[in-house]
Amino acid sequence: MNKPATIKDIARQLNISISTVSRAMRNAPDVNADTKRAVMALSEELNYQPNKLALSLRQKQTHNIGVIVPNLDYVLATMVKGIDEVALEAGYTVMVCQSNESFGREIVNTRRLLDSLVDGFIISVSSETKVFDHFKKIQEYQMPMVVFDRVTPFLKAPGVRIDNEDGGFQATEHLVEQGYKRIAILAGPKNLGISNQRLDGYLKALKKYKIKTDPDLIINCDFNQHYAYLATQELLQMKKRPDAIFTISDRMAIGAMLAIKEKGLRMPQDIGLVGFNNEPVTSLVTPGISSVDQPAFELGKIAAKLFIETMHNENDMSDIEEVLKPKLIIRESSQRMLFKNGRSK
Amino acid sequence: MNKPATIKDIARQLNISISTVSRAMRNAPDVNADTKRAVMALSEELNYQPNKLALSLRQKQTHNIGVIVPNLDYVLATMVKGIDEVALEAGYTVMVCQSNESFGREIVNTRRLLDSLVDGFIISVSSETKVFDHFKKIQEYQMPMVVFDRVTPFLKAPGVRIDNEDGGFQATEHLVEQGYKRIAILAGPKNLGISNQRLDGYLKALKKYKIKTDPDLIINCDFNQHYAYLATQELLQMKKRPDAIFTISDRMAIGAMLAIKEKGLRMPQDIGLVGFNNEPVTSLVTPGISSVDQPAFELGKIAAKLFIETMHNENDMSDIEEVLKPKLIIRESSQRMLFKNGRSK
DNA sequence: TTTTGTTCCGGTAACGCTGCCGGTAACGCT
DNA sequence: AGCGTTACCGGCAGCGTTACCGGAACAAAA
Repeated sequence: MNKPATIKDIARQLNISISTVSRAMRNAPDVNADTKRAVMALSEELNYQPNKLALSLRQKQTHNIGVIVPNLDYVLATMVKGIDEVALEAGYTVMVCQSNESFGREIVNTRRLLDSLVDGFIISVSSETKVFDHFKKIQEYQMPMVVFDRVTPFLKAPGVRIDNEDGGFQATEHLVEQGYKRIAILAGPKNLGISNQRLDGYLKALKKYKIKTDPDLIINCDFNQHYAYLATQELLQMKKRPDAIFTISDRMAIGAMLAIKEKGLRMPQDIGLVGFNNEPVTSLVTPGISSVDQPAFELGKIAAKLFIETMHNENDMSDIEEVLKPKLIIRESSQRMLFKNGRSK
Repeated sequence: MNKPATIKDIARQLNISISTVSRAMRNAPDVNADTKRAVMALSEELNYQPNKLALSLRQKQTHNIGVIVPNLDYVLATMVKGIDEVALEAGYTVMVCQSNESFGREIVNTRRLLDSLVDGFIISVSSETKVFDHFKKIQEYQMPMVVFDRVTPFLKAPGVRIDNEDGGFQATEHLVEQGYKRIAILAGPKNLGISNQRLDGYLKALKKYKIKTDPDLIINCDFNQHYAYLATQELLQMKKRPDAIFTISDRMAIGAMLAIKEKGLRMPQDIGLVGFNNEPVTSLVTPGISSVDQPAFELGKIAAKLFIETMHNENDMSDIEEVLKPKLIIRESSQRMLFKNGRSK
């Protein structure tokens, strides 16, 4: 066979009308059982596949979901896998587009998918994005849209995220409990929600333990290993240098670790370190890096479920925001107490 | 605006025919400049976006590329980024599907995209795949198809890959030069091309240096950290245990490293280790793991370029196979000579 | 016999767009 | 005046599919 078969071909060969074939295909009630069988048999033989394009054009839905992510690092790839899982189950195909943390790329991708390629979007915004018009356009077109991981108050849409504040709090409280006094934080870009929420958790923990916050210990830098490396170098050159660092991503933690090692400081004795994401690498380096684990796969699945609900549900769901709890995984990089106890014994 | 505007709307409002609007849009020569301007102005105002579905249905091409990958680990994600880069430039949108190294999933994804969603495929086959009928179907439909990274002789299509044999050779030769005598290899699944090619390189290097190959030192195991860990444990329990291990992926190298450390052996003094892929993690662990670097981003770009060429080119290109050279990055895990020299001094 | 109801099927229009053909008006040339 | 040429535009068909309507054939009820 050269060209793929259509219902027309089947109709012609069976000497029936295309309407009947169409109905038989969809197992409609008002078609004779024999006819149905014949259609099925022939369509099998011709290897008939319904043309999705025509179908989409006709019924104005594509059964595709546009997924826009800033990148495909460990966490996001895991989330996408979760989305994929649920979407496939529900009969949707996902189109993944990476914005590369670039605002311009995000716009291009959105426009592209918006051109009748998808029924809606599942989005995690780029860190560069400060204007959300291109996403609002999605909503103007009445398209369902769900945000995940990186949600923002500027976008009114159902979403799922982890409790970043709690994560930041857990990490910081743990460092306090381990006896660290001057705890620095490498926060991410200033306009990024997850960055600020983790910072809030940090601040809340300090407040709880009545530790004064020192603005010099709060560094906003890009989500990037090298910047974290540079920032840590600066931190360690202060006259009153911090004795612990909480970085809001593991990539940044790695950068910090490199700077710390270079300086000849020991973890956790001289300086404590906690990261975020619980990427596999944290358990592979020496010392292992304590890190806040987030249920990424689960989060992806929930995002897709929310999307499908939004599709099938008429009423407004934009108030829904599911929040998953993260969980600090403690490794060597922050366990100073082990050494303290050892010494005092 | 509620529903997106169509050329029909524009035609009606301007009191001209649909055809004229269509021509004006495409900047056809035979339409009055004023009419053209009016159409442009109104389409701007109505925020008109041509309906891609209708277009695709009409001219039987979607300008989408289906990308099927077994997973989205570091290397593949980088390759996909390369594909994305070139594809976007050329006006194509990519649809990424993960098969999760599952044969069944691969089939489902292929079928889905095949249903008139894409103009062709760029594929890296799952490690589970031993039958290629679903991919051959793509070719039966006359669809362009390019394979990358994991190419297989069972699929006659233009492709791009790295010189895996050379990579295996470089790694093994390096170990030999460092004075290791009993070099084991953790090869991947037996049916996987990249696995066998790297194994061939290993064998070739041993042959060059007249080292007898020992079948006990050649382990086929799954592409997976844990299996590598178990396999290494077994290797280290042999009466004549190997003094070096070459693993054909970094994930496996990590697994091997864990087993080695657990056993209390030192790298590189007691045992040498070389991985493959040069993932960031190799430079972060202690000791740093030597690893064969592959130009993943570049490879992705070439894959996309091949695809586009195949699209625009009528003649058969299935003989084309571009091969990129990998490059061994030497780190501590295999540099025994440093210690040997140190001792002898 | 006529009426009423089932069961099954075909024709038509439409989704949004483009390719093709043909047509009109205006102009210039013989 | 008649002709061809040019510039511009509209109509129609069709891509593959489904929704809707109407109708034939036959059986059952009146």
